[in-house]
Amino acid sequence: MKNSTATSNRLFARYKSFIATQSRKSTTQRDLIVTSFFKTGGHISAEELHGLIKKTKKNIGLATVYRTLKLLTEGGLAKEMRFNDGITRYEVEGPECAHHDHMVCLECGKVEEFENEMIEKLQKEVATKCGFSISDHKLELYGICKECG
Amino acid sequence: MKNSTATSNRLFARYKSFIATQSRKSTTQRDLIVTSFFKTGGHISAEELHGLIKKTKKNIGLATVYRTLKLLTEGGLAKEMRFNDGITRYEVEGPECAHHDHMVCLECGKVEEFENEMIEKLQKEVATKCGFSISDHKLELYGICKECG
DNA sequence: TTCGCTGCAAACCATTTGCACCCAT
DNA sequence: ATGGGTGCAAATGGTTTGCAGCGAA
Repeated sequence: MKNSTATSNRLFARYKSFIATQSRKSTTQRDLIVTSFFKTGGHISAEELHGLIKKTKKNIGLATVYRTLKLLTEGGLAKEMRFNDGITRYEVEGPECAHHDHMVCLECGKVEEFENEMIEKLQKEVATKCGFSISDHKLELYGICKECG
Repeated sequence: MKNSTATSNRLFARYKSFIATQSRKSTTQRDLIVTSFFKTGGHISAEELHGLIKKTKKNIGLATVYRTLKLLTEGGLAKEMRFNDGITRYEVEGPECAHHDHMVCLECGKVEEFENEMIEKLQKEVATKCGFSISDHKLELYGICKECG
């Protein structure tokens, strides 16, 4: 997910249209949380996002951050990602975002994205062979990134 | 992980030798938990295992099950697996167990294992291209299994 | 006789929820 | 003026830990 202003704006517009169709409301807090989230580009936990936001505006409840991220998830604009540390992180998601997998650096915690069509194809083959119909998948590589190596 | 008596016995021997090298102790509870775990073949949560064991012997604490599974994990005889439901499951692990990935049925919750060398090879290629050195990976396919389809 | 192990209950910690008030619509 | 949204604090639920007693070495 690129962290460009243009992309953020497009996503923000989608968020606005999503809450409109659901007769839900746009509020100062919600808009701020959503904007901040899109600006970070994702791969962030609720608590981290909450921390970022509190720097500029006090009095935003952690619960509201959770509720907003859940709202975005329902609207297909965010996606929960869980690695093995018990913390839920959220990534920016949208129709213009291609599917991708993750490389997680065990040293600095950075999450890089990648995509590989061949792997996806092989996954489908394996599943088909077992009579299993795939609706989703998750592929994560853990190791040391270029900077930390 | 095949659920054969021979395999269970071999694993149990490894467990015994592991605790010996650590000056830790073999106890009635521990042995029972370990035996039961190996017999199930894994893919089970601490609570599920605790439930199974309480059928035959009362008074086994859930905490002890957690502690024992952690012990096995330290000894390389079990491995924690976390899907997206917030529950930690454990699979049987050992030097004689080949690496494998998982297919999780979203209907019945069953976990099937598979392995595919070509996918592993492609993963290494992708990582190398990014200057990332892999130490571990996780691949999970979610969908509907043959029986549920 | 050590010292690790156990059961229990309390503590943890990320996340969710109940509630009374607030504020878009 | 509705009824959804908010902050706060309390609840939840899987997992961990402190502790006094137990039992393997």
